[in-house]
Amino acid sequence: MKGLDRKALEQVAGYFQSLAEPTRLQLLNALRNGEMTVSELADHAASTAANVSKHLSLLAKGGFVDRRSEGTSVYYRITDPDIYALCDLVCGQIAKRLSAQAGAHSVFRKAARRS
Amino acid sequence: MKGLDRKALEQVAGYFQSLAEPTRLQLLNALRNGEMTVSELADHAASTAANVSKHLSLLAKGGFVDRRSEGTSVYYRITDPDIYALCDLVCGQIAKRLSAQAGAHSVFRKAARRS
DNA sequence: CTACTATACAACCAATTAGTTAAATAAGCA
DNA sequence: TGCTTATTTAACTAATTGGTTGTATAGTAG
Repeated sequence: MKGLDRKALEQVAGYFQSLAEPTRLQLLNALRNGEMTVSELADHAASTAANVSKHLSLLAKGGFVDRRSEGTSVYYRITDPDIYALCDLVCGQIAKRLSAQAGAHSVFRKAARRS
Repeated sequence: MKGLDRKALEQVAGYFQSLAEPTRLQLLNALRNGEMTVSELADHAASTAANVSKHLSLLAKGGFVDRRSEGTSVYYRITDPDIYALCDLVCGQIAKRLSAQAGAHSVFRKAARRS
């Protein structure tokens, strides 16, 4: 990341921005096991279809997910499973901090270990 | 990241949010080689001291940087160099995408490789 | 055809935020 | 004691954004 100019930094920042929203993380998380429809994802995230659709559009534009239409439904799936490595790395970082503060909060460590 | 509840997801999202800003990435990047004062960082990022100070406060509150006062100056330094692994992982992801699209944009690949 | 369902999209609102400006605080020096 | 420099903070503005609501599009069933 050393020799990155402003334009490149904005690209990296934009990447992080896409992941900087709990509902979107929840959607990506739900897609770990395979593709799901918008409705299913809305149920899973306890949100509305419109809201989920908007988040999915954003994730699609960012290249995180792909779409597939079937009948009236649209199935979304993860483009590249490697993003999970990123999320798990962050979980590990947070776990490290929380461990340093207290001994508790094992959720993150487990999530990070699960890789 | 599988078993994370809403609260945990918000924590992860907040972590990403701290990194979702080009100026902050630039500051973290500038601190790779060691501690720097606010003025030095402001020069380096081509920004004002007030703005940089605000970003640094945010990064400090997020646990990304530590402060040290000396005279009238305040030196900031990276708390845990492991964040760079994260940034470089993202660079790698972006490079992968750009490579898939075209053969160019070697900046990210180099940054990712530098690790 | 109508009716229903799934998805997307536009318009809107409330909340957040990056950057600026000015004022406040604090340390060093004449 | 002032005077200067370094940093922080408050107030403000402009822009962005997550969520809602209503509407549009499209596929399916009757």
